[in-house]
Amino acid sequence: MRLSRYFLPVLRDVPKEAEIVSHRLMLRAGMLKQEAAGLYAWLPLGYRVLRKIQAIIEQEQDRAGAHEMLMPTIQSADLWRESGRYDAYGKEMLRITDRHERDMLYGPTNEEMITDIFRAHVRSYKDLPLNLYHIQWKFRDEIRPRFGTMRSREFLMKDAYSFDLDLGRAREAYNRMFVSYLRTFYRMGLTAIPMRAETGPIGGDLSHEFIVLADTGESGVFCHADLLDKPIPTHDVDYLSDLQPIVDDWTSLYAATEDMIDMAEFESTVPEDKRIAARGIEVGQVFYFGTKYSDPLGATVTDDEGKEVAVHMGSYGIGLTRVAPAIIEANHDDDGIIWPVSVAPFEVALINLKPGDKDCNTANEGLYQSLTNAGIEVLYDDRDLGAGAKFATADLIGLPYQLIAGPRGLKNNEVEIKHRRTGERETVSTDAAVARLLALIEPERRDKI
RNA sequence: CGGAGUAUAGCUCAGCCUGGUAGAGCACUGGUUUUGGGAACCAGGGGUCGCAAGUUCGAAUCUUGCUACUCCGACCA
Repeated sequence: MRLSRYFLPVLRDVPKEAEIVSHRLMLRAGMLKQEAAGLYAWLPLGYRVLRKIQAIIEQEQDRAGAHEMLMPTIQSADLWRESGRYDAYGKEMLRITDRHERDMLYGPTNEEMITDIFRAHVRSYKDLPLNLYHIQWKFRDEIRPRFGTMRSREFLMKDAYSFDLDLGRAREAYNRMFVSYLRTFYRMGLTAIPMRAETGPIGGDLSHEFIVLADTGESGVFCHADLLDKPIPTHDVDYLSDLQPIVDDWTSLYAATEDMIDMAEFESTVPEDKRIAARGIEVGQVFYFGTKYSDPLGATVTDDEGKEVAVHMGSYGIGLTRVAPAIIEANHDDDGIIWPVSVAPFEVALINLKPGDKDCNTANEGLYQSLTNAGIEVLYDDRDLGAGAKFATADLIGLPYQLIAGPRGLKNNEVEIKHRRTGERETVSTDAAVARLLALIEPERRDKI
């Protein structure tokens, strides 16, 4: 992509409405534009990040045996009356009336609808287990939206729903999602720790929140330090096998949010030098809620004895529009964002230091083509601006590597690679630059781990 | 919903106290010179001062009402 033709409205000043660093950086880097309280437009650079996050989630969900679909944003109130939640949900639910005066709502979640789909088509235990998910915009009319897309009213969420014959099998479904979440967040460059959590208004008795430690996090969290560098299950993990040992391994070390913390247990099971008390951002949640919806909505299957039983369900959410700022909270410095390669909007910023110079242009155009041909996503800064402005933009938008090509180096057939995270610079020959970048980037894509 | 604040150019802000016909920096347009960390100079364009009512000869400025946005709290992927 040529920056001269791209839409990247970076801001030099800090927008006054933004308080926390991720919100400020998302606005300054031209990723977002606020349209109203808790409502944001995702500009091209931001949307690319959202798509990267989405792709990783889809790959890992599919791998774990879930099937992607898409449900509407608008739902009929009738379904919610059946489950009893139409009255219970309160003002957070945006209620809408259509032209025929029918009560509708903008979905804050989809348990009712997915259960309705299930009951319409599934009759036998032989069709289980089943896990269906979608990635769709939701709306919750928060009393006070804040922190940009970290807590917006409209938000993009992946929600998966599992259906099983009994608690034991539901637990297996839960475990599959648990393991897939470990991999999903790791691939995004996040260290997300599963913590015991309250099940909230949705109910249930088995639940973990996946928490990213960050000073700006909304919840207080307590955990064992060893959880921070625990190895993640690899891509060859067999989702058909018994995953309980992996889940047990992860849940054997103490980790709980402030709502669930048992101080006595925390202090007795975690050595003092391993105790972490910090703040965290919840990026995902898995929970089992049994027959809470299948009972009232009549989602039953016939078991192997010919008996009708309500299915045991679980649901598994990831807030995509929250993950993006969470990644920034965990990856930035004074100059701007530092994207992990796997979610970076582009992998390389190619910086042409002197667009007016014919030789310099020729060299840069060649590098641009070579990078593109090598399958590297490159944003080519071909704008007619001073070097300082280009460096500042590149640092701000946080592409993992900068390839800097100017007359001074090109005279000796040399270009410079800057590592955004470390600030490290290496000089390489023009011919070797693409291969060197590919060698750096390839493993960091985390798509084969 | 309770508490606190803000609203003036695309952005960040000054002007308001003490009323007199609107400013700066950045950004933008044209030109010249520049070019390895947000370049310099010259010349320009751009504002119903959030909205409405009131006081006044006169309101960005004072009064009242409304709206939007932000922060703290309760609530939440």
